[in-house]
Amino acid sequence: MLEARLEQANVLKKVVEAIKDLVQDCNFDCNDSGIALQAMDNSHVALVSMLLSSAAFAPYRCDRNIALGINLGSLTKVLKAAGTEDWLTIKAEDAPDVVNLVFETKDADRISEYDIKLMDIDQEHLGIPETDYAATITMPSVEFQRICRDLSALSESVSIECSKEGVKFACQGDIGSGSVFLKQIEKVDKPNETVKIEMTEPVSLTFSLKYLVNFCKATGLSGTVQLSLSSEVPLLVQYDLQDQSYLRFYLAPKIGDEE
Amino acid sequence: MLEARLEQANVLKKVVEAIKDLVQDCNFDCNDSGIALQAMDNSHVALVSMLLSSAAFAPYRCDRNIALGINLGSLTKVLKAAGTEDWLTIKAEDAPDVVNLVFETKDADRISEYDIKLMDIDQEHLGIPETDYAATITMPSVEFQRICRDLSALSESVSIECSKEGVKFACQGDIGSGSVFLKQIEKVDKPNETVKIEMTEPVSLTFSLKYLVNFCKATGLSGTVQLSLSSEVPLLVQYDLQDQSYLRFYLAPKIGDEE
DNA sequence: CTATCATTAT
DNA sequence: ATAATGATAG
Repeated sequence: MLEARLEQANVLKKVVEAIKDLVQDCNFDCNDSGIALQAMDNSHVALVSMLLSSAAFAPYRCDRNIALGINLGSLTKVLKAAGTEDWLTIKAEDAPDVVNLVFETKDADRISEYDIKLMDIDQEHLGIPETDYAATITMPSVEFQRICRDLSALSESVSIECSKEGVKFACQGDIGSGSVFLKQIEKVDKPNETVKIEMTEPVSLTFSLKYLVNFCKATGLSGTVQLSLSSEVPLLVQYDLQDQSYLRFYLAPKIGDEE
Repeated sequence: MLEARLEQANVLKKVVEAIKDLVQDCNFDCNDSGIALQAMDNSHVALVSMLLSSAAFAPYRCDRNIALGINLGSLTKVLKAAGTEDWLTIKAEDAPDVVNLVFETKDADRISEYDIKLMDIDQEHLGIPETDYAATITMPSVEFQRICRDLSALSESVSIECSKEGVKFACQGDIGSGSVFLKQIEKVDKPNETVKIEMTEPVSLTFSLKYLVNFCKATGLSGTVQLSLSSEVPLLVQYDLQDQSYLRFYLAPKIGDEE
């Protein structure tokens, strides 16, 4: 059986909020190392990968590998019933028909409990290759969100161009063109405002702003975001969560005429 | 060429916000004395006149007279990308296809740059006659906004009646009638709360509240507003900006049955 | 002055 | 349902 308690129902709430527009139904794969999720969006352009490590839960118990096939719309409805500060316990049998979610206020004055029916979902196994990226940018997540929103007013696509000096986001559209340049800068006192670039070679790639704006729904999960790029390889947009957990989005670059 | 830097992108942001619902496309006329704009609203009932004096910019350089025909919707999108505290530099060539806007944080860690395509706009020249108004009321801009909003809940029109004692805003509507009387009062310590009336003869005129509410979008630009009235002449609603700059709205009075 | 929230308008 | 706006709190 599975039994896992999160001290912040909020984390799962925000994760699901951030991915539910990309993926309708997916498996939450539970094993002794934690709860993981991988899924492609409907158009097979983007990929979501989440890990909530067993370390993020206390207690965490999972005797056997279980795949919980869940409709994210249903899960969203249920998670709306959770208070931000509620503790969340996820429970399932070894061969479950339902997943059981229990929300309790810290003092246990209010306990709410929901069962969500599970579904069988074809497990298209998604091998995500480990990549050595040519460049990784770490920047404030709100800054990335701001840039994606601003540029999406002008165009469908953005080019991300990374050099040692900094990173430039640029686009062209019908009403004109726009660009934002961020200088690499370390703010020791405010690490969340640091823009850091780790790079082996300069890289410039173009991506759909619609997807990037969508990924930015995860902004509230982390103060910083990492963008990892290599030529002809999907962009990795990563939000690190506490306790070795993460939410990652992959997005294939636009090539040639598509730009 | 034109090159003009505003230390507060905010000023242009608020000006455009205040007029974009009245005017879609208009020329920004640039010459060595500054950047000016005159335009009528679509229904030709109201007129907007803005001056950003060269003194409001540092530096300011404009070698030749240039008319920048800009779609205010596009400009709004771009200005949304400016931070409140950003410095804004406006640049254009002598015979430009685009206007270039550069936003930079004070420390230049973030530089964003936008080109907006220009349009040819028929320059219907608007001779705005200098008028000696029968009465000019200076009052807190938030007070004027409040009155226009409150009375617009009751009626389409408001009468503004000015005497030496003070000014009365009154309206009649289906559900009842309303009026607000402001006594002339000088608060030496709080000049922004002063209500001052300069008058050669009493005057009473009626105006469309819809337009006045619209003009009040400029409230954030100045702590005070001046209302200038004369019989059978458009009302002048004026917001003074820093450095000999201003935003003015003119609105023809309603007459006879129209009230 | 920014961020969040709450309300409203589309 | 979502987006834009305005109010409020930090």
